[in-house]
Amino acid sequence: MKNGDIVQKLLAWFARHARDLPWRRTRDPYAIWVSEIMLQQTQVKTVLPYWRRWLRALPHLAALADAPPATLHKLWEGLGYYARVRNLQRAAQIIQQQHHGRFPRDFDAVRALPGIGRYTAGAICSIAFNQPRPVLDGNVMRVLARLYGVAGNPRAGRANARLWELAEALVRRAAGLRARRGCAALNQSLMELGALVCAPRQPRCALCPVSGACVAHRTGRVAELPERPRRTRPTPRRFMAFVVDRHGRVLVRQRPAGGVNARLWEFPNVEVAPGDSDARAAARKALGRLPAALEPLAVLPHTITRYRITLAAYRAAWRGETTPSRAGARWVERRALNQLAFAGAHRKILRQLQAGPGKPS
DNA sequence: TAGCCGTGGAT
DNA sequence: TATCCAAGGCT
Repeated sequence: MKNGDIVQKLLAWFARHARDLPWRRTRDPYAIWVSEIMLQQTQVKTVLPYWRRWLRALPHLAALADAPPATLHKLWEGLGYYARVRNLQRAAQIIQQQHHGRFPRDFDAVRALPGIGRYTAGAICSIAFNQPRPVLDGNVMRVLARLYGVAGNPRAGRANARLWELAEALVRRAAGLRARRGCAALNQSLMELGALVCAPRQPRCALCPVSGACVAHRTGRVAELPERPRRTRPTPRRFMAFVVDRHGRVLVRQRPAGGVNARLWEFPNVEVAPGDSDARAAARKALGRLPAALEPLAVLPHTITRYRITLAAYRAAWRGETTPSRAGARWVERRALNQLAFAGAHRKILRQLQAGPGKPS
């Protein structure tokens, strides 16, 4: 089967089976851009409510460029990879200054914006502007590695370069057809096929429109392709968090810029050694002599690196020597905690706190 | 190049 | 429970 036939099959399949997603109902590059950033390493189902809320709060590019960072963090809270939201605003400001507030259509200009790599630039240019630019995300890597029998690490080296070539050949073919918005549809069809049919495990080859052309299917290598290099194992780490309540106000701290959960808020916490079965005792020991009111509430299970409040900042805050500009620690009214952006286990602690007099975990 | 950067869902 | 993975980018 030739590439032209593959493209036709994919387009026909996509026309029938594409999910009705809200960002597919618009051609506004701003809205599509926001969806692409949110969707990086994030599932569609997770993104949906965030995207809707974002577009209501910040309906156009100028609103994003001028928004207070705290508002953006709150809108992004829980989505993860928080550098994305900061890059989003930086890019919006660059567009305001260098592109007169109009989202650029030139691929290289789009690619140059912070937070936009080769994939995202291709996605925006093809989906919003129907340009023949290839996309290669996790879905497309899987589809093309199987369809064309591409061995090797699809995320690096020669295999990756080959997959980009294949993706480009297909989208160029789509551009040559009469199909309306063929580039936009072709790229999305590859991603949609990977999401709905050509799944990582137990792919539904019986439903695949291009199984007749699929090298992996023909040679019985669907399960082996794409190759997956071993991922680096995360090192489990535990942290003990404290909810310190003084007359209805709670001690929280803003994390520094750079590193994990940069600039988001957290409850004071200390790391507990893996061998310590009694996390509270270990945390007490780590903190030294504690005020009577300081009662540990929850253990933060974490598998990420670098996640630690400085004890100096914590102790200074407790003694009332808080200098928010440096330590970032504050006493905040319980109700006002809602207005701050927390991440990870701290979000769960906050929910627990607001659910009432919950039990310590 | 490979490790960092979050979170939730699926198996 | 352990592992993988999701519309990746950056360094």
